[in-house]
Amino acid sequence: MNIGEASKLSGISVKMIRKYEDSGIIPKARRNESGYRSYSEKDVHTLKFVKTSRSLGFSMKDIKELLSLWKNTSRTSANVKRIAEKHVESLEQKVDEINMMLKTLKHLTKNCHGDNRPNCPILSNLSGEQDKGL
Amino acid sequence: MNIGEASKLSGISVKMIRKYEDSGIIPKARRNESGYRSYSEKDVHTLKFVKTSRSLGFSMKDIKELLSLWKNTSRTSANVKRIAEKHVESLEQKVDEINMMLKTLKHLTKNCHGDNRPNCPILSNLSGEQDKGL
DNA sequence: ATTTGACCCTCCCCTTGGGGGAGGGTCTAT
DNA sequence: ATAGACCCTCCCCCAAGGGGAGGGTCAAAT
Repeated sequence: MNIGEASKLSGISVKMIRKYEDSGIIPKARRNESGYRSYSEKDVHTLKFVKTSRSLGFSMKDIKELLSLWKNTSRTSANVKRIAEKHVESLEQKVDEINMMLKTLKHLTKNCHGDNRPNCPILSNLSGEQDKGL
Repeated sequence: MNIGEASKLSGISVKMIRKYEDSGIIPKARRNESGYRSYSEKDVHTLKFVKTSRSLGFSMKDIKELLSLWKNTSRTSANVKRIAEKHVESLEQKVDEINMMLKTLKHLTKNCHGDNRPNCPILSNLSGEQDKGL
């Protein structure tokens, strides 16, 4: 099949399939006589693997590694697990950061009148004034 | 003061101060005779405002707007609050997404032996096999 | 048999919020 | 006078996408 159908079946845009190939995340596709990329069901399966991995937030670098482990039947699950655990840690860190932001932001918005007067604890905080509330 | 000191005092790198100026987030700095950018305490205050806003996760686009509201004494707090509330919503959405990823990832890593055998529920999931567990 | 529209190709630019470094000018302290 | 620390502009890079130009190919309808 051509790249368009592979795109529909995998859920990865045509643009990104080509970019993944360029950047070495997936192997170079076979070409037909007129230079069109040609994909098999197996290729689509690989693309779906990438798609699912992206949806779990893995970086392309991680996905490259996961793909090579997937294709390598003499892999060890320890290596796979290590990648996933590192990713879990970085996601947890990200959640913590965002939650700290949210805590501050919610406090500030709660105390902002939101009316047509200029006084605003949000701006006060951003401009470095210490919050006396709470 | 020169850009280096403004950078130290504000916590924003020299590179980024120049970039913020180029992209119109902050006004063009005055220049001295030899073309060096020159900053006042007030300019540093503005840079600190940007720094604090970034640390709360606001986009540069939002910060540009917040800055103009800050400088505008006839602003309404409603306008400020609107920006902050939108930001809160988008952060909450981001947290939700990450938490969904984490739920799946933790379930998978918990069930991965992490030994020297190749069998691995993480790879099985990524390759599209349905998880029978849970 | 030709035309039209849907594909496909490569190549380049843009995004966000940073960073590195080259090549060259300026300032200050020794 | 010279070294070292600054400063300037300009260009390139990252992730993980996207848009679009300019041109080739294929298939179906006329």
